[in-house]
Amino acid sequence: MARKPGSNGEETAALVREAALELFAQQGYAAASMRQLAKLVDMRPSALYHYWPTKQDLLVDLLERHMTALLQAWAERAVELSNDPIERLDAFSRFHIRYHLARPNEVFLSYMELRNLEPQNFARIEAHRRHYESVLKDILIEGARIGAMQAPEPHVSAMAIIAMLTGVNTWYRDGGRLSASDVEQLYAEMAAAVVRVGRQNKTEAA
Amino acid sequence: MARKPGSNGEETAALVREAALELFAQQGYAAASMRQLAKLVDMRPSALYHYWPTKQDLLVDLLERHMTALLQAWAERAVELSNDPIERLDAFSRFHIRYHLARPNEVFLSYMELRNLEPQNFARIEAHRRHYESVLKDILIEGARIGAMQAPEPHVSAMAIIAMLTGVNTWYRDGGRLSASDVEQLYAEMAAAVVRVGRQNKTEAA
DNA sequence: ACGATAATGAAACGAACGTTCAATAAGCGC
DNA sequence: GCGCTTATTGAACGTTCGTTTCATTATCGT
Repeated sequence: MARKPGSNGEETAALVREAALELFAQQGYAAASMRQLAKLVDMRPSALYHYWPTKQDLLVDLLERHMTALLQAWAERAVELSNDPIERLDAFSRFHIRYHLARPNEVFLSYMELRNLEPQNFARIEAHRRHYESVLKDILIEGARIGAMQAPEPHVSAMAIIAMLTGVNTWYRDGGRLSASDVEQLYAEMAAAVVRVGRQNKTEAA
Repeated sequence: MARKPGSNGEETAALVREAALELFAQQGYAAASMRQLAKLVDMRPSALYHYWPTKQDLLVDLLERHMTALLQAWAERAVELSNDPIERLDAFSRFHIRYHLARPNEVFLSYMELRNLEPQNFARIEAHRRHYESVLKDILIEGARIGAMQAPEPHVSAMAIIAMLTGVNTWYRDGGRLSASDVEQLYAEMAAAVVRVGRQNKTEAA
């Protein structure tokens, strides 16, 4: 009952995070136990509490890291772009598909386990998500403003496009007929089509 | 310790199903307990086992009923429609939005709790879902065949549209600025736009 | 009226859960 | 190589879980 040779706090924490992502995504946060997680990383359950005070703190850590990294990654991509909303939407779609396809476990957790969070933790993660949604929404608003896009309800369009893009994770599997970049291309076209000008608007026509 | 006055098997089972939908949707299947559920319907936990052999059988019952009812409802709607794929897609979108907005708990469960099912149960529910997806997919294939729609990958388009439509449940709340029929109209337009002919196809152009 | 059976309650089972804590070994600056 | 910090263990706590057993009562067909 003692410290392991060669042990290092940050490395161990990273290993546990990786295993927890996998375990929580596969079984669900509530159904997964700290004992299972400990076994996956060859530790005793009590050792986990050296890193996170509670099971929920571990979940929050995972979600917070994912959302922060997502926003950070987009911020880095966005600086390379012009102000053209069409270009920005295309870049956003491709970025979203690429980023989410590469991190299925994080995405699954972020969309499924929010209800398991205590109110204050929920609020923190939800704020990140709203921030990300507003990135797309602002692109659509600007596109509609200059007449390059048709989005009578930008918020609804943004939610619809994000749901459409995120849905790729429910069916795409590596090694299938379509490559990840095929899929990226297809979704970028569909997202653009959703707000393409020229389609009828029955609401206005009525 | 006896039978309650006025008790009737089918009525009680229906009450329990309703409460279970609510409870499972709010807390998640794994996090919800049979004791909580029993308390909600003013029964003792053991009485629940008169209706379902296990907790999982109850979940399967809920999911099976939802999927069966969904397919049945579409079948009844579909007989009223012509063979025009454009009309059928519009009807499908509106049907999907209306049906899903009216049953948020069922939808949430169906999309979130599949992983908690044992393999054989998972297979049964998943078969229903694939059937429903193929309804939309067949519409898109026919639309592409007669040149009324642009869907180079009908399966991908179908998955994208379904994800887009289903996403409405993540943000829509009764009593907001937009009515359910406003939302139905918006989503029907966006779904149509996804496969509208005339948009560029960079894959072919390259 | 009565026997069969559907429906329920009371109590308990073993197992698993999240978490705590004192003890102890390894790493590290000096 | 001493001493402080960090990482880990083993054992246990109280709670809750899904489920079972069995006695008991209400209802229904006859």
